[in-house]
Amino acid sequence: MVSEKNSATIEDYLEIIFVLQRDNKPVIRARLADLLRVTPPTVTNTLKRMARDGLVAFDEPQGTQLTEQGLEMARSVMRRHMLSEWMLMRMLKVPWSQTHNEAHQMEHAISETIETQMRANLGDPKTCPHGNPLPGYEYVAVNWTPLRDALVGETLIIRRIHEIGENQPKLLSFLEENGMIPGASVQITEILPFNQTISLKVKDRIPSVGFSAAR
Amino acid sequence: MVSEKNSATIEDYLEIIFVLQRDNKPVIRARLADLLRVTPPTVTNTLKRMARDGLVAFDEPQGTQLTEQGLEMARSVMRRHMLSEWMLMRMLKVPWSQTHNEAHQMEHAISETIETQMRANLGDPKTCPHGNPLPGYEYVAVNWTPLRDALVGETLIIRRIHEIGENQPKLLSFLEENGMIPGASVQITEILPFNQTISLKVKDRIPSVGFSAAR
DNA sequence: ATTTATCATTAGCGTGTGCTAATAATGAAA
DNA sequence: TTTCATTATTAGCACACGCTAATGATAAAT
Repeated sequence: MVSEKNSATIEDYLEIIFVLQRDNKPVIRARLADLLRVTPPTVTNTLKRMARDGLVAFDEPQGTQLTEQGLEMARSVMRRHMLSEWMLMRMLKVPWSQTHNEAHQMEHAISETIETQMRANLGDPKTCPHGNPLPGYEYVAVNWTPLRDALVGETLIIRRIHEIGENQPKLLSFLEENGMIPGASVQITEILPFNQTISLKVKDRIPSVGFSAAR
Repeated sequence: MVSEKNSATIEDYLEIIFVLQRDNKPVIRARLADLLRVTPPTVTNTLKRMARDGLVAFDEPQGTQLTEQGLEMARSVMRRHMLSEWMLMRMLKVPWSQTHNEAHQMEHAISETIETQMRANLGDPKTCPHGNPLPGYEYVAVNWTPLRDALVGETLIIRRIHEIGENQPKLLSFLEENGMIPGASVQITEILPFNQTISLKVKDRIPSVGFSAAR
């Protein structure tokens, strides 16, 4: 509860590491560099500062991990991010495919007070508009399976577009245009392993990104 | 329309200089330092960068002034600030006295898209919740007179709490508690020049800050 | 006329955040 | 085994933005 107010930069790192850690993926610096659109030395550097400030630890059994304090702060950013997305969509009618990017800017400017008000006025959502669970509600996602595991002919309901996919505006626009948003029901029509595509429903095709859908 | 994306720091400078300039007040560095809660050398420094980037000019007849480009950008920040205030108040039910501070953080994270959506969903307001005019609507304030000029016995309507007063959270809370917000009708009961106070209405007293009210 | 207050600037420094270039280590592929 | 791809680090640099201490300059007060 010291709440030292992190910079936007640090909050971005916290978010990404949080997601990797939540999904049991290793925290590779080169990966962070990609996702943050920054060079590897910058990552090394910034992580050093974060370690100094007690947000991450390098010597954990699973490699680089958030400390308890880092986790706490990461959860806070995630919540603010996701609540901002809902606010933008519901209150300001910002198109679904743009909320992520816009919220990514706003999340750093949301105070405790606003977070509380958002939660109250948005009905305490358990997932973001892309279907990803708010911190503390990860359990809602346990039975979801990645689309990659689906079989031809199966009918399923899209549950989420993973955070990592959210970073691709083109992908999001594509999904929005084709109605492939959480809650939509789709049927697998074809799977082409050689060019990594799955075709589904009427006319839509999607890249085999690692995003998830429920059976 | 190059829109080079200014930092939060620069946007803060733009805002303050804009208000001073709009009110025909001289742009004194020491004043900026006060309002920005920063030391004078820092102001000198930052203004130099702003001049380098074509946002301000020092050699104008009235001293330091915004350039056309600086003005453009300042208007943009002001709009985003004021629209954010309305959004916080109306959509998220943030108390009136807190909107300014919160919006001051958010304004830097509002894109063109969001600004458009805000304007549309908030009914294109001409003033902020504190009564200050949005850029382009300055004319609505021309007939307002500062409370300081009021006479005992007069009944008037509070029109605005000036931007400079908005920086004092204590003052805003005080005003809110006593119902002294724009639109409220008050009667001057007493003016005490020696201790700079004006008493009005039933039981309320206010400091003689330079804020304005209508006749 | 000298002191005092106000304002602006310079010099010098530190931190955060980014970069490139060079180096090293490791595991996979040839 | 040698080569290549991937990953991490170090060294050295730059810019934005903040600070203190010291110096001037001007206007007001004594």
